[in-house]
Amino acid sequence: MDPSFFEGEREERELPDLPGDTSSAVLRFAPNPSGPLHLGHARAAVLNDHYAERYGGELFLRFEDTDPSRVDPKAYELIEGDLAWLGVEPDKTVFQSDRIEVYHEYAEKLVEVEGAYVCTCPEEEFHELRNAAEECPCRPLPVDKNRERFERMFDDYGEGEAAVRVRTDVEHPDPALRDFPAMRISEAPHPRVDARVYPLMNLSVAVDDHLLGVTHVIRGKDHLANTRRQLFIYEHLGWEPPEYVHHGHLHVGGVVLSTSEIRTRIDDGQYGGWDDIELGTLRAIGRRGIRPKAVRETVLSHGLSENDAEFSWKNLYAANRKLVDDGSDRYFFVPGPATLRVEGPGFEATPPLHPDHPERGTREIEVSEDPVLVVPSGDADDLSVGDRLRLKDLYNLEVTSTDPLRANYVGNDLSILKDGVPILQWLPADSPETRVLKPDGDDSGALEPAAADLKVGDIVQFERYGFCRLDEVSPPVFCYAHA
RNA sequence: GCUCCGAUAGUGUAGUCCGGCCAAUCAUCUCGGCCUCUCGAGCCGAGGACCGGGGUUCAAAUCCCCGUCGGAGCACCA
Repeated sequence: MDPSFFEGEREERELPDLPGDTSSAVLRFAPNPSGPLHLGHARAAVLNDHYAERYGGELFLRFEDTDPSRVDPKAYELIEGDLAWLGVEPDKTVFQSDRIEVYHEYAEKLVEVEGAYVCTCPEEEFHELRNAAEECPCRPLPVDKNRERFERMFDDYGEGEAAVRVRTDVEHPDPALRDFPAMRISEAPHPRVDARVYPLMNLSVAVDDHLLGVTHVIRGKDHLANTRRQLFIYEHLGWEPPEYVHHGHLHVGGVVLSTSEIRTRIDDGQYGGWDDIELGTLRAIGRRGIRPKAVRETVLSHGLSENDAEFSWKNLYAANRKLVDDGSDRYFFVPGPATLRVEGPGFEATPPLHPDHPERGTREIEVSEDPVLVVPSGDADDLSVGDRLRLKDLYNLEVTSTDPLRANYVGNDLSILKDGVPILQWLPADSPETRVLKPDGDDSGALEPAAADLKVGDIVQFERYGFCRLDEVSPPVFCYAHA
């Protein structure tokens, strides 16, 4: 039986049902195409995908690219790639930039039903009035006048000179909900469309969610106020709103998540790209050998809870370790190699490729008589003259000198382990070199020759070191995942 | 300043809607033990939490109030 079957079952059982009618659920993931996805996005993406799958419903990918100044044309494909990696397969992809006229149409409708008006107040003046719970001079204007002003937005008014506002309640206790804007003019060029009158998110989102038949909206709780704003639009237009669920934020420590900040640092050369292993982008995480399923499980383990959560790398690593342990062959990697001269007989070590799977065979490491070996300098530093140690899968030694480090062969009896002697990984001194890229500082060292057959993307476990993914073949470079 | 949300072990989470079966779940984590060969896996054991104060009640993690702390919004961004 496939163990993932049970994991899938458990996933389903642990998450609560969505509110409302879920018999034909339609969900959506709606990113702004400004860059690739990171851990923070993964929560909404996976949650929506999970429920769409669970209810046999549909999932839309909707690019919310209605702010021309915040669109990176490359981001569309980056995001689609990230979703594919995550195993999120949208049934349909929608570009809001293709639908500008649709939003114009509904903005006009809002004006017609007096659910919105065109406001020409300077921004600051409007804000002052709003904060004072007073209506602006444009608000009481008749529909005729608004219709005319609406037309003028397309050919007369310039950027910042007019905006469509949704009529809510100027005395609403929450100032954030008082007559919010729904459409504006922007002269910035858009990579996909030729326009200058753009909807603001609350208009385009409400219109699309309704038109596309979205039944459940799962999004971050930073949209709590937007949900309430969108509800006003539903009411003005006489639409039935979807069910909303807001999840808390994921605080991801130790990495930079901000797309704009990453972008400038890439331009500075501080990061090698969107997949720089120091980053919290999905591409960076995948590059390190974290499986998408580990991300999914970890993200799903946070549930739908509205409280913010501290993202735990340890939990991610633990989930990934379970996923990759069985399939990862073992090899020796000696970081910071310290030379160890041995007096002893020649030998051929044959450690198993995987201790739990002897059937996979062994690696072979030839050791000459009186060999020159390397061991991790961190371990070498702990050694004193007279100490005994075990070179894993090779033989036992007794230290005769620490500077330089020398040791004599003292047999091959495994019972030495009963005495608690240290077990070290080791390699012939002439082994190939490799580098392991780690977020907190790279390691260089000796690589077991048998690892030469690995392909890019293979995940291995370097014994006593950790799980790593082969990133480049020659010269070999690995990325560190976790212990 | 105004408004909204949240608060269970180091971390995440279940339970909270419909109070009792919760001296509180599961995972991770930490510590110890086992294991003739990893600081991995596995097995065994241990540790660790209902933010504080009032109230309602026979009974409160669960309901109410106040407070504290944390987060978010008050953009012609999403």
